[in-house]
Amino acid sequence: MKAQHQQHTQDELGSHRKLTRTQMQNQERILAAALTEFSRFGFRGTTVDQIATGSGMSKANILYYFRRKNDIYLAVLEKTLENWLEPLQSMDPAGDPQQELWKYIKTKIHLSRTAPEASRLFASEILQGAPLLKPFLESELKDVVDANCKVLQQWIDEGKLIDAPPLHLIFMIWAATQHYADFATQINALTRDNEEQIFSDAETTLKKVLLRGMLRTPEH
Amino acid sequence: MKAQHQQHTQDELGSHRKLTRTQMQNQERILAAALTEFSRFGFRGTTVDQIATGSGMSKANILYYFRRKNDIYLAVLEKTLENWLEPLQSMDPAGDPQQELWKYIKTKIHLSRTAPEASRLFASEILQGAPLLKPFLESELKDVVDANCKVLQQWIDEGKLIDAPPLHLIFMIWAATQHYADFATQINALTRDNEEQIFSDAETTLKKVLLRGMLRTPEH
DNA sequence: TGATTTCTTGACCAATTGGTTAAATTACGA
DNA sequence: TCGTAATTTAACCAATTGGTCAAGAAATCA
Repeated sequence: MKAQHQQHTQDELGSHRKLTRTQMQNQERILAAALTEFSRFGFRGTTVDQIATGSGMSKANILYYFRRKNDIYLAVLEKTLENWLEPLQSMDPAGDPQQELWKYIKTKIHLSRTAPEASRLFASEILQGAPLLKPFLESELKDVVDANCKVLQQWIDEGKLIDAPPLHLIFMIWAATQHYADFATQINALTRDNEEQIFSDAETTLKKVLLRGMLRTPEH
Repeated sequence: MKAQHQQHTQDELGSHRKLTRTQMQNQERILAAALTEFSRFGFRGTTVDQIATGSGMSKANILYYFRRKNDIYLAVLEKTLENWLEPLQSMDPAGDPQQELWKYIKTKIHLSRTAPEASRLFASEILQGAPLLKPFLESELKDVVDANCKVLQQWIDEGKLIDAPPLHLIFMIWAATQHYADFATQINALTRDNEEQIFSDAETTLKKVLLRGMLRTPEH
């Protein structure tokens, strides 16, 4: 019985023993509920009981699958990161700046719409000073960003983009797109448009302003 | 002694009895420390003890000035709101759009630099679903925003601004400027520029992109 | 089917947390 | 300077919270 528990411990995040169906299902449920809570209340503001209630399981059972609250948070962060980093991959330096930029922006908006909780989870982590995410920010994320900056800088050098610090151009895109996820509550308090309308307007507005503001179009 | 306590209770937020010097000083200290904690960890994630430590007072003394943790949070929100709403006042419809817009943006950037914790406090509240701020968002803030939208719409009608939903233009300005406060941790993980440099770059970038993107300049 | 492993939870525990109280200390006006 | 009101805190309390454990229920497998 002790041995069994030991083994389970190892499984949690590290080793790659095959998981039973129940294990996978329940972990999914837990992580889904945890994402909802953590993205609203942050790590400290979320209780294991909230996650239990949210997932319809007992607290003890939650802690059977993840031994510590910290482990749940870690697992949620890790899982969410995957989906998040992927669309941020480098733009194609050989492609058309207008198209590449628009593709990037559109992807980010789409992410804000389909995965707002993920966006809020990171916002919450970063507000807290990114205690767990900092290493990631400084390594993986930085690499991706550096690559994107290089591409933008090349376009600037080629006279295709306005002359501005590429990093801040990226910040502006991130900010403008994530706003629709992170500040959804505020937006909903300020307009009665439905989600459909909001994101439709967001897309056209961001397209107009950002592309118009960033691209250097000789003929205009 | 009971009467004294009763009186003190009334003072907390409502009545306008004159406060002693110590009262004002200590309330300041408490609110300052509370802002720091709440803006990082949100309401639920912050403990009264943290605020006590942060302000160098005993927990019991904190609760002498504010009877409940909730009261502290409320007081911080209220106090912070004042500084926040003021610079968002209406732009002058008779003024030059370029100048008015730039003034607005510059003010918001300045706010992000000088009062980042205030920005983060609101971000945190809104992430949590704005349980306390919602009434404010739907009334005072909405009024200010509506007024600004009207001005922007007029400029659009006059052909001075691109045709886009004014609300979303405002969102973009808010997002791009507040990003430098709310995501400071992330920004600091991605660049080694000092604050001076970051905000200088932010200003020029936002000026270029946003004005360029939003203004309709016939001669260009 | 029977044995074994996995899953689930009620009961429990210790630490933390929001909040109270009584008593001591300090500030201050007459 | 004295007395009163304001300030401060140690000690305490009840509720909440993260986490454990033993024992029962369900699934799995030989």
